[in-house]
Amino acid sequence: MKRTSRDIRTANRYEVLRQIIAESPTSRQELAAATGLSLATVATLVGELLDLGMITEVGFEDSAGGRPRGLVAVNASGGALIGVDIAETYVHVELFDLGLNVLARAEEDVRPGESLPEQVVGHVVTAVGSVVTQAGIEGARVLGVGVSVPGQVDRATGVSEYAPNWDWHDVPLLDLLTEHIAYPLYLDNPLRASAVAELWFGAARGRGNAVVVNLGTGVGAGLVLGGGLHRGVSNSAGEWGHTTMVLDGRLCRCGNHGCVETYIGARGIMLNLRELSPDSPLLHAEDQTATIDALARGVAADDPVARRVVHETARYLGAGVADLVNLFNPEIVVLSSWVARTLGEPLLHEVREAVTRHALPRPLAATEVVLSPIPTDPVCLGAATFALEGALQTVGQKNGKRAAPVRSRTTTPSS
Amino acid sequence: MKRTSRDIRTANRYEVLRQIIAESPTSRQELAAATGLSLATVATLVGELLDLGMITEVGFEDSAGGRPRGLVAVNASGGALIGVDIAETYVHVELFDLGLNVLARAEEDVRPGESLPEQVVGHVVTAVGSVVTQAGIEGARVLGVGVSVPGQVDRATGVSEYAPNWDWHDVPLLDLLTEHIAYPLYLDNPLRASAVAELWFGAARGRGNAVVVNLGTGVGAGLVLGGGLHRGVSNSAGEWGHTTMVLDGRLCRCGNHGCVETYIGARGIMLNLRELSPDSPLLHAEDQTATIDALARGVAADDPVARRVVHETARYLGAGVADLVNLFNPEIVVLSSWVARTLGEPLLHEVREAVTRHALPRPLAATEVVLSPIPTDPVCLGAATFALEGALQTVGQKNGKRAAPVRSRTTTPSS
DNA sequence: GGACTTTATAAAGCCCCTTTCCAAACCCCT
DNA sequence: AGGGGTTTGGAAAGGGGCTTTATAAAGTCC
Repeated sequence: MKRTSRDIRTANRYEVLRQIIAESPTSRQELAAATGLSLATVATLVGELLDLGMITEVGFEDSAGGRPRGLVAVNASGGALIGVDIAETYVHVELFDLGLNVLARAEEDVRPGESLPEQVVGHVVTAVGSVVTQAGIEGARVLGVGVSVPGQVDRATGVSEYAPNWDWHDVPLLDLLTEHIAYPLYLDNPLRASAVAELWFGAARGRGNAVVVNLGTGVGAGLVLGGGLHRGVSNSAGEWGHTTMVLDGRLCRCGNHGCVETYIGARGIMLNLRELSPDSPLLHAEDQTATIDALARGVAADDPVARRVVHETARYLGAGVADLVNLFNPEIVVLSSWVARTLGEPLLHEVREAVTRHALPRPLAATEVVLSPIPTDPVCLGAATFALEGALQTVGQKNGKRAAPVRSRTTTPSS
Repeated sequence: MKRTSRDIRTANRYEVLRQIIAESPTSRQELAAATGLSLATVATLVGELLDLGMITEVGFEDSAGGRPRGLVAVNASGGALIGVDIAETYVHVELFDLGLNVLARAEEDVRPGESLPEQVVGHVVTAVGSVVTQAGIEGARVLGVGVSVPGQVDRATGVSEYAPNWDWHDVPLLDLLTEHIAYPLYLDNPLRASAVAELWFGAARGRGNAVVVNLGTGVGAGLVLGGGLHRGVSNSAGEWGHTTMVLDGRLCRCGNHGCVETYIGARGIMLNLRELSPDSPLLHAEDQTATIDALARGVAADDPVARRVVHETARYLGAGVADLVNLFNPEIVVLSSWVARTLGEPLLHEVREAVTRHALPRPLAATEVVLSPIPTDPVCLGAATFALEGALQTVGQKNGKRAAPVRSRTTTPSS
């Protein structure tokens, strides 16, 4: 709540490391220019990161006639981060080096019946164990594990307050995981995970205001406001999927009608298709992934039905994104998650047109709409980033409370 | 953009003064408890404000057995602030003392034809002159004038980039005003003015996250996020009125269909009434104020048509507010501006029910929906607050730039 | 009147960032 | 080969902020 000068330090530390990860190797001068900090501050922060072993000096670069610039780069082997993406049907785990390259990957299927927390935890534990052995990392080098679970999450206590897909209520997920996983754990939800991924490594890097729109089975928006993630008062900001877009429209699983999600979530898109062409060969019964894949292929092959579905979907999505643009006035809107990746450019193109039609001129002029440039699972990456942030935060902590000052007050020593 | 430790000081200064204005007189201890600052910091900030003449020491209060607490209070006569609310049909100006009590008030009508900037500026100048002479204030004590003008505003340059009602484009309003008004001027729009008013003196005081919904002829949302006003990247955040709520719904003046404003703005409410009862006696042709007043009286008299109109309006508004609750996860939603004030409790009651139906349980649980408790024109008050913020900010400024260090580089002094 | 409390201010300490100064490293020219 | 000139990087000094600790001031209670 209260701001202190330490927060400034933490933010700057993030900023510098972000920059180094983005552009490795790099010089202190470049960092100072990129961050707007003074050379001296950059030097001390770089020193800190060197001491931590997160970066290393990797040589020199010619300067314009003077002393050569020292170069620093991410010390990829300086530690490992694990990102866990828990979803309705799978648990996806990736292990990253400090350059945020994927070193190992594991996936566990979650069967429709397996809705007990213990079962899900079991999958996570197995997959985490798997990536650690795959990568041949010694445990001590794992800096932390970020865990993303759908729904509402209390990150302070590590409780999954509500997970709609399994109807979890107040499951102490982090406690359950701690029993089996010795690394530092960080819990949050996929919305915020992918937003943080964009903020650190994706299209929102360096932007103070951004909206990361997640298009998957569920729909949501990660909000980057004033340079940081906006969480709201109870860490549930960004629930955009249940915004009313068509009053008295389609029934949503949340119980309301006309929610955004029912038009542009994977199930909504399938419905768009079904309404347009009830027995289209593109439809794959209940298989969302297969249907969206088929749609993407259809668009590529110029199938008129597929094109119309994308057009229709973009009409809804564009109107929704325009609303976000008007409301937040962001620098950039990033379309993320698997539906956006699968439908790709054709969807983006149509969305841009729809946004241009709907948004007000001034906010529109300040905004660009892009696809997420992150090639891997953004939720895993984002979850791992939570772990990275956690590791960086502890740097600032007091590195050990001093022993109690044993000062005899009433008695003088022997004498 | 960049945060510095000075920002912390400014924020704390705001916080302390806010608290003093809210609760005058008060003691340093109370301030420390309320703000979470240390006694020492509070003492220095109080000292600063005393030096500025914005507050005064007003006596003592018994403590629990020790030295009595010194009490401080706003020094009402320590300065005056002027708030200017420029709207489509009027210019409203109020002069406040430092306790933010209205000392004088002036109103000028803006005729339908008078759309030239010079004409509007003329009205503002007349009204400002009027309140100053009415209050019998000497010019030197006016700390500043806040000006609110509808539409998009560049507050740094003082340009009204776009005002929809008069079709202004890039009018250098502040420059025009500076020619006739000698006091420091601050420009912004009514959305943000009323948000700041709530933040300082209204229902959002002390809240880190709040949404101020403006219900007038136009509709918008002032966003308080992380303790401060969210402006977006080009100072146009909060344009909520043109959010699509009914895809392909009513035509809006912005050119789109189904905007929130067309259902819950004053004109939209009139339309709701007309659709329900085309020749209702409540309808007053084009007079928005008269119609909304009639509606309010109708509801009070249990007129079934009026009640249904309010119910219908609340259905739209509730859905919209629920969207904001889901998206921002605020602590409080404040309904402000004249339509909200006129329809009052009956509207609020229906809105609360609608919000409860539409919002997700977790964000809903953290939020309350209230009417603005500000008794006067919140836009004038907010505009005056901009002036107050401005006056406080200059405190921190370097109190005089040093003369340029004339250091001869190439020649040594005489010798 | 002394002891204990409570308040207010002054002093010292810590954190953070920037500016300034200086040594080190390198180029180029003489 | 040896000086300038330039650039880098680090150390020191300085300025702003906040907090904790010490001290002075003002009262109450016994």
